[in-house]
Amino acid sequence: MKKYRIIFHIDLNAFFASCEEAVNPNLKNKPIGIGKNSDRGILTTANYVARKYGVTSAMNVYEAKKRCPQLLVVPPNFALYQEKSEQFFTVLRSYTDMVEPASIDEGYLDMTDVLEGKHPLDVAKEIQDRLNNDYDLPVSIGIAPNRFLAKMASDMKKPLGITVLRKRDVQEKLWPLPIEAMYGIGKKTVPNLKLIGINTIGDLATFKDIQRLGKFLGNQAVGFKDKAWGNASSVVDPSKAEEVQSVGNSKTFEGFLHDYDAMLKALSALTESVVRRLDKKELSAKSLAVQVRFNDFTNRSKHYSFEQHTGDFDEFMEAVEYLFESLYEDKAVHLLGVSTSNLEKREVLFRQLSIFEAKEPLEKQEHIDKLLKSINQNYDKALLKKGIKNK
DNA sequence: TCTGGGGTCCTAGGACCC
DNA sequence: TCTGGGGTCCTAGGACCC
Repeated sequence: MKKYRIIFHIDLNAFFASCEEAVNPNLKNKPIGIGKNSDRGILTTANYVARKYGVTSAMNVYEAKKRCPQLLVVPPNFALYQEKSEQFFTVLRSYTDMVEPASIDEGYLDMTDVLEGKHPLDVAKEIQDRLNNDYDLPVSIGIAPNRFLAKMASDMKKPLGITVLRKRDVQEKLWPLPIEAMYGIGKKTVPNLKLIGINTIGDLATFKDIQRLGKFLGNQAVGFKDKAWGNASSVVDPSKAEEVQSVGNSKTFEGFLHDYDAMLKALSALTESVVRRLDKKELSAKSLAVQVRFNDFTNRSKHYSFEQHTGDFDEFMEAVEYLFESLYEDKAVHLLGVSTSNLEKREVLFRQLSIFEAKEPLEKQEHIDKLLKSINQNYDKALLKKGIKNK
């Protein structure tokens, strides 16, 4: 008999707002939104009190205040959210090592081998209570045999819901949902699917013409159809947490930028912030991309590959200036972004460096110089020396 | 209501190799 | 002479998610 895995998807409810309420209990029972308090700003999150008035995340502040005049707009405090997120994952990891963070406020757990005969619902309730009582973090939990169903399930009851979605429940509980509720189907795809008569997840499941479906969903057509039947991967990969793919910063300019020098200055500030974050994560990057959004909302991006991994501001800026020069058009700029990818832990680069030991002295020195430049000076300098000595 | 900032993954087309 | 196919890697751009 095939054994189903038991996957939990745990989702923090109105996470940023919950964090603010946790440190400032006065805010509880009041409508709050997280965002910059200006008419043109948008809310990243609204708590459930505010949602009753029709305030949603991604809504702009002006509109939100129209719907809920007494709304309190709280500026975001990302350091706090980071800290609470770490607490959240620490609690999850106290139940199983098989935890895969999906974002700052949600994670997948493979609970199959740790239940020890306990009922999944009871364990879920325990996790939920603990997070809510000890950390002021309300969560919704979805329990299912795979990731997709668990994710859909955690969405069905919010806040503080626990929902079990078995494969045999799919027709009754999943199929009636509108197609836009399906994870992975976004606002560009929805109109196309409706055009061919797919309005619900059930419609997708029973759609016969896979060729035609492929026109809109590409290679993922079969995968989406499988999911609509409740078939999806149940692999929870804890190592994914460490494998950051990119580190970048971007900024939208409310008044637009018109001046080339101002743009470069902004890019320099963004690059500085990227360097700081790479330092903190002890990562170096081999690729860098610059993104520009013009006032007509067209996006352009360009990409540069370094000869070797680096975390050096000057090297980054050289690339940024080079890329931006070729992206620049004589148009006002709405957004600028700098993003690094192809990342590697500096520690790993050091290990590669000691392998390099065998090569020519001159070449080696150049290599070391470059690396040194690109790597945190003090702490890493010591490490480097040690690495060479040990060789 | 014309709107943030952090990401991930996918795809099409070109370069290049065998 | 004017013609194959497959594979991989890279880049730009887009869709999607929280």
